[in-house]
Amino acid sequence: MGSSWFNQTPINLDLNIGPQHRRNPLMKEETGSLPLAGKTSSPREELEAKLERMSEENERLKEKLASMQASYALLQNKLVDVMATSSSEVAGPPSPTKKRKGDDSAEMSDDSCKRLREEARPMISKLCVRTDPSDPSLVVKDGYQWRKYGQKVTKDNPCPRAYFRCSFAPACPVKKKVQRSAEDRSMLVATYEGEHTHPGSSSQIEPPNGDGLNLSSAASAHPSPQVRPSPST
DNA sequence: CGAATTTGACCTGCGC
DNA sequence: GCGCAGGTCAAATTCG
Ligand SMILES: [Zn+2]
Repeated sequence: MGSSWFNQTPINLDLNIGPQHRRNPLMKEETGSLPLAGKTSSPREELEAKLERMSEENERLKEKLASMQASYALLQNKLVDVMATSSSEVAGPPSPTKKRKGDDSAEMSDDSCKRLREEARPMISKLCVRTDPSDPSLVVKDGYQWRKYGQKVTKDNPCPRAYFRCSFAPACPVKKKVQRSAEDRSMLVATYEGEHTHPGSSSQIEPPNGDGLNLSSAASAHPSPQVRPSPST
């Protein structure tokens, strides 16, 4: 079994939060275009710079989270699949559904994904991400590069559905459908299908950090060229 | 200049 | 057999 998606590098985000006294020289300064008061080191600029860093970090954090969600969903699906394969005859207990509401997003994964597997085989994974920003239906950066190849409007949802394909590798059977929630405009339902054949997701690699701390990117290229023979009969 | 996005046309499976 | 709904393609256009 391919276990490449498991050896993902640990969470090594260099967050800007907290007391960051040192500023990375790679931060671009836009002070040159701010001819306001003659003050050179006005607190406002500092705040703006900090806010910019925050925004950047937020961006990275967001895509990181999306990537982790994707990985988690994939893992969950695999687990369910292997479980179903192992014990085909599931006892089907009443399954005490403990409903805990009022939580963050991505809470329904452990619940809906299983149901999804039982109900719909072809779909590999489905995850919902909360996206409030002005994203009509753009390329969600979840760690892979997607190229939109279609957009249709379904009669179920007034919002159009976008079709994406992975363009990271020349041949990647992975497809993705993105559609907003029917009622909640801030919910994006992404349906992933297929599995990536190229190693790594560019979202985990961090930009060149000044300090040469850990440069051993451990290029454990798991080729895993063998296509999975789709054990499911 | 190349690649990605947009957008209408075209194809296909399914229900009636 | 026809119509509908969803999915894909491909040319034109835009972005970098
Ligand atoms: Zn891919």
